[in-house]
Amino acid sequence: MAYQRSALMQERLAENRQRILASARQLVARGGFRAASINAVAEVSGLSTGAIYRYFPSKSALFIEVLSSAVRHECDILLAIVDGDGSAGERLRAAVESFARRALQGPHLAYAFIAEPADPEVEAARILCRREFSDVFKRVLRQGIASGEFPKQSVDVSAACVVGAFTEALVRPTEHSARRRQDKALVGAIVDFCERAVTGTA
Amino acid sequence: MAYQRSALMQERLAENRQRILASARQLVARGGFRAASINAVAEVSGLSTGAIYRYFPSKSALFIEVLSSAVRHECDILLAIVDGDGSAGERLRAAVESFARRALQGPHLAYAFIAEPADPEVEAARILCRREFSDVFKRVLRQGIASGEFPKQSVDVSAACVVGAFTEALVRPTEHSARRRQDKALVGAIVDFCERAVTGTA
DNA sequence: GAAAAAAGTGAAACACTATTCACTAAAATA
DNA sequence: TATTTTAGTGAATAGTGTTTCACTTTTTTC
Repeated sequence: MAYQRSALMQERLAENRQRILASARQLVARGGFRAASINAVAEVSGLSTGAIYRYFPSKSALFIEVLSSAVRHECDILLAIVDGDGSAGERLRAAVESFARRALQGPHLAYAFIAEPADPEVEAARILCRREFSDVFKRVLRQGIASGEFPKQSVDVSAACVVGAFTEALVRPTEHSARRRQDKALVGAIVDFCERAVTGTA
Repeated sequence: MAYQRSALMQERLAENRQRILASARQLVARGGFRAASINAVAEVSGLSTGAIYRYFPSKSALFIEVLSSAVRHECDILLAIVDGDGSAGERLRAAVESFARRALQGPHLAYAFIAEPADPEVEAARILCRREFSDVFKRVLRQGIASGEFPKQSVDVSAACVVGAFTEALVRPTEHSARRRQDKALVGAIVDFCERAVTGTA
């Protein structure tokens, strides 16, 4: 008598789950955590509030998944750059630039990675996310120091500073918004700053 | 018939006001905004919840005052260093070091300056606070660049990066906490990072 | 097609907290 | 001291947003 889901049904359920995640991500990207209530998620994804709880046990669980999947995606991109070709300095520049550029596309999402969320559970996930980012930068730093390209420095601290430097520099403009012209210059200045900080050369 | 407050009474009222502010600051410093409900503030300051509203029109107003007075105090300290003696590089190092050291004393308070608060009104105040901090650093940067001591760079971006770099590096340890031994090394590494970033010399 | 199981609904229950307000206590005036 | 004005109380109110649940609809099994 074991009930079995048809392939079609299974697919529809998976689709719903994805739609819920996508809706939540979209809401965070547009208006931050604040704008992403369960009701809003339900509305955007075309389901009822109750249905959300069939897919996720709680609001926290939903947003933890939103955050961590977004971060995994970003980290994959960064890792490809960091483990690519070129000198450590070149790869660092490329990684910072890529990260900064992408963050400017969805400033609120970037903000959510840094912002204190209401829920302590999500907070824990957020901390892990930042660690993942800085871990990527630690890789290049270690390589550059080992090869003598970078001066000796605390890899932990420098990686955290790099992440902090551009999140601060990027997130601040969130309020103004809509100044696409200056983006290029902003990204360039951030990249320069981080390069000097790490390489110690003007 | 105009009612006049006695000097004693006036003093007691001012004292209460200060006690409320101090209680709120203490609660934020210990447990972040999250722990600082009006009820908690009332309890700590030994007044009733209703009484708080005789001194401050709203929770937001209270916390805006807490934040801005704390920031003013920190900025005063930084300004004294920045406008003091020594080369631009020395003063920058001293300012970063002082800021980092003091932030380590009350990590949650430092966190509150960065964290997204629930209330948009407080958020606005928070943004101003960060700008005040970075304005202080802009001063040294301009001086150093003018004298040729620092290479050319975007003063706005570099100042934001400096603030971001050490807030990230400082705030992260908040979770662990209670590792006073490594503090000195941490502060040193942050100062080095910022110096390299700004001066471009290892 | 009827019975059983699961998915989906959305209004109501619940939790959390800022804010109010009818009231009491204290202080200033006369 | 009696009266008026202000300070202070804290339970009730109100707004917000998550979670539940009795119920309907859809899907699967026989």
